[in-house]
Amino acid sequence: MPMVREPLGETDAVDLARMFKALSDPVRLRLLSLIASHEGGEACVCDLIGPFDVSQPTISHHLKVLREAGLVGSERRGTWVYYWVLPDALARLSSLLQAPIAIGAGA
Amino acid sequence: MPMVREPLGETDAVDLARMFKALSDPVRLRLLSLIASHEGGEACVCDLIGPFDVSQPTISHHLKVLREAGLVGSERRGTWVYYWVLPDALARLSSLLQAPIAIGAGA
DNA sequence: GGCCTGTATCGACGTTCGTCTATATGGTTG
DNA sequence: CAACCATATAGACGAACGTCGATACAGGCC
Repeated sequence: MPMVREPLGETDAVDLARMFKALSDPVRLRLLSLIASHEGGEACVCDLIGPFDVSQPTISHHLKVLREAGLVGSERRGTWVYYWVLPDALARLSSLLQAPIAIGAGA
Repeated sequence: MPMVREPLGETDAVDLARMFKALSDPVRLRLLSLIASHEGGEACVCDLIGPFDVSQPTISHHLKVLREAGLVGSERRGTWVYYWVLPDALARLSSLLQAPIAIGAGA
């Protein structure tokens, strides 16, 4: 699975780049980690606004980017909306980046 | 190390986001994987231009982005310039994304 | 129903990005 | 030195991004 084994196809690259782009902003990275580390594995949007210096619509926008990239799921429960991390997506990216250690790097 | 354990600090987030941004383009992802999977663990720029539909300066620009993000190293040897992946940087990103499986997600 | 709270969408604005062509730089070779 | 090849830099241009304030939508509560 690591990209070290064989070159990425163009289609895969486009798909993966979209996910990495979702991680390419400090606010979104912190949002993701706040969600992931939150008790119960999910967080209400109301928990996610306080820690940042940006407006509520901006947080909402970033959450949408994470959701459309397939990195988090969300659900409305009553008044509040909850977000959680989708572990398979993170695992895919993580394994892709596994370094060439002890693989032999193609030789 | 995974972001699941505790929320990312703002400084770390800025630093990591810069690296993920370097991975957020399909051309750069394919460049990185071409370099990583190339025989000997390094590739000459001349090997990296053919596979793409973009111009040589554009490839050069993307290589610069990868280098400035700390993901690859480079060296001129005679006429050619060689690039190689910096495994520690990829490993840092990889471990960050390790999913919340069996960690308990903060509870 | 009417109001209040929580969240999402809209439209705008300045900035950054990816790409190009043209050109400069570094190094080898006749 | 001059010509040539490989790579990098400079400058320009349209598209995409991050942010905001204003506003819409959804659900609970009096």
